[in-house]
Amino acid sequence: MSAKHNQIANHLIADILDGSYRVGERLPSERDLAARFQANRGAVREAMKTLQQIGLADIQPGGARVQRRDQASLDVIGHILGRGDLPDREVVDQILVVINNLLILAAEQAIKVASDEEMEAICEATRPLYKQQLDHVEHGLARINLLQTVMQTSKNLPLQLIAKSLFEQFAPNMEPLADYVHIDNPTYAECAKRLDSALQARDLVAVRETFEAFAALNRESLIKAYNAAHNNLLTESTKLSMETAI
Amino acid sequence: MSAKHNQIANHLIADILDGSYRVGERLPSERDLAARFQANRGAVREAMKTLQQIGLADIQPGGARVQRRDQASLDVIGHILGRGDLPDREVVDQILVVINNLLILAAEQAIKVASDEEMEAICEATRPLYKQQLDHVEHGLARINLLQTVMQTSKNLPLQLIAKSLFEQFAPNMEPLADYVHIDNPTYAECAKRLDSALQARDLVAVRETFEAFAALNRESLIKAYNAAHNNLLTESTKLSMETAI
DNA sequence: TCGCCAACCTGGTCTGACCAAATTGGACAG
DNA sequence: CTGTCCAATTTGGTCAGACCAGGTTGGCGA
Repeated sequence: MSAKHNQIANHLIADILDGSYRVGERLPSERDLAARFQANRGAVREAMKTLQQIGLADIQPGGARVQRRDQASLDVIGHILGRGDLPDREVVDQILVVINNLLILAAEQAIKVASDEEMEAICEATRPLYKQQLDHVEHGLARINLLQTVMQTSKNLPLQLIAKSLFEQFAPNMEPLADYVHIDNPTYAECAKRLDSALQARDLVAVRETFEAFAALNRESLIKAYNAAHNNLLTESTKLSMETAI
Repeated sequence: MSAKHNQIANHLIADILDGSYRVGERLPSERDLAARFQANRGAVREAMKTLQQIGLADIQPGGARVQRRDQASLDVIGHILGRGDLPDREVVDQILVVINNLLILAAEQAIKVASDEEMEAICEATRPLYKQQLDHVEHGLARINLLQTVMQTSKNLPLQLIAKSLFEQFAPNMEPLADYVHIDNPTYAECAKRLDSALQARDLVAVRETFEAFAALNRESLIKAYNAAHNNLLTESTKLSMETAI
């Protein structure tokens, strides 16, 4: 039961992302939209402002036009992921690549600037991953905590902001896959231990390698989750169509 | 003579960034702000919406509160850089680190997925940097073109969006330094040639190394520009205070 | 057919009002 | 004097209707 201007904005964003309005095309006027959504023009204006700041609309006196999605702001990612039953597999993969890269960069920066205490704090954040009996929720929380700790310690503001923004759009949209994720605890644990010692040694190369291994694990379990989810959804839709047929 | 809600938003953003409102503190009500800025509440509301989407304000029924700047959106960077005579040196350095890292990542992705034609297009973008008689404006444009080409070819949407957002906030705020920048053309040319051949060979390691060298050059010329600008501003302010004294 | 101008439309702003939820202050009970 | 609870006030969210300046558009005349 969110604010009305948010509903309007989400509706318009979905329309644009689904291609109901072509790039460069003029969007309906604020007055038309107000009538269509049975809302006041002020609410529509706020929704349009959202579209503008997401970068999906270029709004000028004379009319608002649809912008190319690759000219948009980083904040579109969340809306792109939110479409459909499952988040777009390709985009998810691209995000993982970027996040992993940013994480490695942050770790490198952290190694350069962190005090021994801060370094120890990062290592401490790897410890929970040693445990073998974490369910995927606890494991996810531990990974997030590690990510945030490293980012914090990097002292690089733009890096922190990017990672935060990316992650906050990424995480909630992965919910539909959560039930299908299986965590390979032993492999993660081994990886975490290697990371721990690499960090303590402040060994740039080893840290990079370990994070790459980490990313590979994540990608692997995600692929499996996608396949499982895909099969499941297929089965359900088959059931559904069979029931409908009957 | 931009729109009034933009003036209000910029004023409030500057106030928050300057510390006029402490983190967690409640901002004045929309009605108060409307009175203070001699504007309508609607305009103030749009300004507040901007603050919210930049992530500097958490705005809820009951009141709006100031948020920590490291909890904000990536879009704060531009406003942070825009304060003072010169952009914050530390933040600029952090941005350079991030951009360079993203550029390398994009190049790696491009090498993996690009067709020979696309690869050739990137190499073509390095050619203008061979020339020895570019002024710093032309040289800057050539570098930007190279950056954009690599990003385009990476086919990684989040990566493109991040780089674009970061760069669009970065570039205009570097204007005050433009006059003090000196381009070491020969060194850049040599670097560009190495990059060209590394790209053609699709040599990941060499590409990374060359981009690192590129980044080192950029950082170097920026440090010099900062020093020159700093000296100049000092001289001017001395002149000013002397005149005032007289 | 081309160029120009007027009517129309659009976004930006303003006034003033109402609602629901949150905040706040005071009254009351312990 | 302290703590709790309730009501008045304040706040953000929405609505209605209006005006302006600057783009858009279509039709008119050359």
